[in-house]
Amino acid sequence: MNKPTVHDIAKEAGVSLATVDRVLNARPGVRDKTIAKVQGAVERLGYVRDTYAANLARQRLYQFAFVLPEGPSQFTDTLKAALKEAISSQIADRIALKVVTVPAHDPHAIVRSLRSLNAAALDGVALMVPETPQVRDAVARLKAEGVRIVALVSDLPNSQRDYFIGINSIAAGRTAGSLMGRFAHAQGEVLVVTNSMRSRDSLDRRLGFDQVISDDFPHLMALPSIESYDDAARMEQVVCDVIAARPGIVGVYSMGSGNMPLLNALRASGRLGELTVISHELTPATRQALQNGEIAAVIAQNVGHLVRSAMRVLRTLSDDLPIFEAQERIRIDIIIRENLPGSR
Amino acid sequence: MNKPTVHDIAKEAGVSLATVDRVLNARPGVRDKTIAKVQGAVERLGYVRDTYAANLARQRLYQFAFVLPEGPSQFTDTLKAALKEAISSQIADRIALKVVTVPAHDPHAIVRSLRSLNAAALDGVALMVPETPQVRDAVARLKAEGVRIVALVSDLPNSQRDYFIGINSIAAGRTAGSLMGRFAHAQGEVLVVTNSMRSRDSLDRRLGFDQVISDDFPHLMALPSIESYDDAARMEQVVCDVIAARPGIVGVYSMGSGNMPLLNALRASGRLGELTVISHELTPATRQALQNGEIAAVIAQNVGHLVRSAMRVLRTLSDDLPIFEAQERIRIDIIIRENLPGSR
DNA sequence: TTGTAAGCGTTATCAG
DNA sequence: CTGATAACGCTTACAA
Repeated sequence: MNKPTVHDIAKEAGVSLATVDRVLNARPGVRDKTIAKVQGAVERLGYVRDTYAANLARQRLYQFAFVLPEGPSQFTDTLKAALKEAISSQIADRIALKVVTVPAHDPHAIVRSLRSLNAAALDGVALMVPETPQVRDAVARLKAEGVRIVALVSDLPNSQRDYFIGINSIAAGRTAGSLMGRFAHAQGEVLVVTNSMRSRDSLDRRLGFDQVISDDFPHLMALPSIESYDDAARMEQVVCDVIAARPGIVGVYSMGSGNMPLLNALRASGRLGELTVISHELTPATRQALQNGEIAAVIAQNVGHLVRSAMRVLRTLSDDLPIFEAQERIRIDIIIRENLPGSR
Repeated sequence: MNKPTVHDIAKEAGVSLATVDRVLNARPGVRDKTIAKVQGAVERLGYVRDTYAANLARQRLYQFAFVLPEGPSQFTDTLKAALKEAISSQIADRIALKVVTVPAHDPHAIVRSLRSLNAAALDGVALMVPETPQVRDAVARLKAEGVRIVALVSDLPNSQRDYFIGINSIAAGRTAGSLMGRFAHAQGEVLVVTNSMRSRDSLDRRLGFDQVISDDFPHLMALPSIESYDDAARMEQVVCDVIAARPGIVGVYSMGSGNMPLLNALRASGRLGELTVISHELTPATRQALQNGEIAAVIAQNVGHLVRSAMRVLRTLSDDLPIFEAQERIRIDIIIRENLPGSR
């Protein structure tokens, strides 16, 4: 018994192909009675549409845009690399991709970029930008023009985004906290560093981290966050100073990017060997440091999954189909030296 | 500028559609000169074939079989559940799946099952069975009949399998060892339990575990492996006895399945609270124990990825296309309570 | 050795 | 409101 096609439905329902198509695609101009006949046939035969044949006939080309932060960041670099890789794979079939970079800290520039997108010729946008009122408005505008929106890596919970693809920052922070508590057994203080506590993700990671440390690991005390404001030199300087001033530090939690200057400062301090360092995201810098035993663990998200998931979800959203949640859930990866994915 | 089609190639090369097709599919009966003309056109226009349209025209239905161990095992249950889930998703498009279960410890029964497969009507087989000479022969036979073979979860390194989908057992053991060494800071012994050391995977995990413990964590000493031979009652009994007899035990490494009886025994001993327990695979039992804080960490592989990867790879192999390695690499997941994937 | 034409499952155009 | 009929990009008899 073969999979039923539109032809079978047409025969079974006693109507023409065109009518079946109209019903299946909920197009107007069909009598209720006819609709019922067709739907009956669909039920009885267990028809399920062949999306690929449909896309072929429709000459469908999904137009998606990825809006990513510009400027030097190893994490966004790996994300862009993953995007490039995905473009040349099956997953990007019938997808035309436009990648736009924006200055992450300039909400108005972001909005300008978003406006410059031709919404009429766009099916979906994946957005990795901090949430601001301006961005929320821009999202609403795009939505109003029929564009699907997914928030990528960093959620836009109060916007009208259709979906979020990334990890829960509180859970990520809790994971880091738990590992810190178990790895660093001596009593002492934990240095917490980040680019900026203005970002929601940093706040949430800190929140999760603190919850676990104070609930489960009373031998540790997390110090107030140090912010680098994306200034590498500043980061190095401040970390140097704090490490020198506080001999009780036993661990370092790096919540944001900028692991390179952090590691430089720690190496210079001569105390890296006794410190438990935990950071986020697998980048060339953190990978190397894991290899060397300088970082104990990295909390990461698989960038390959991230971009593939974004494309799948945008496509599904564009087709008004239900999303297969289990496949799209991004896991919080724990990476130590021993399970570091080979770059072979 | 639109994506070039076979028509464009035909026009550019000054030949017919059929000839283009013959060249693209390396079918015989085309003059070298003509082949060159077509290939030139392909190069110049940057043609890339639309696999979906091709499969549509070809009425392709991939016939795959999954051969899995029978009998009660929470891990294989989750694997089968993942398989079922995948079947009803896009990934299984144009795939007809047959799932066969075999008694894992009876090589001859496995071979009988493999023989009963109609190789002529089969494109590929995913195999999760222990490697034995009989299995190797059966694989060779299937290969000879043109069936593609992937080893799933457990590699068949000395057979003619086309691909292995799973994690490296030595690395998995090393990961477990490293976590054990960092989590269990008191000096003491580590109990190591498994179903059977006859399995290559157990041997390799043990090897990796021992490497790391002896190299990096001299405060721990791994005891000889205890084998349960898939006998839950026996497992409980032996573990009870050993725990009672050896007060120096600070950690337990469970290399195989059978975590339920193990946990029962540990609970009964009243010492579970002081023990660092590390096990493999995320199942209802280990998930629950993670949640309760009874197990410190689980080394896992994502069963969803496993089955999706198997299908993708079998399909790719059937089409004689190159495999996108990065996408198919299965990661060694470290799961603790804080990054436990929700079952929402 | 090469070309023509039909067909895969779906959508879309244009008459009726 | 409904039905033929021609696409979409590719494969495949069957002819030439």
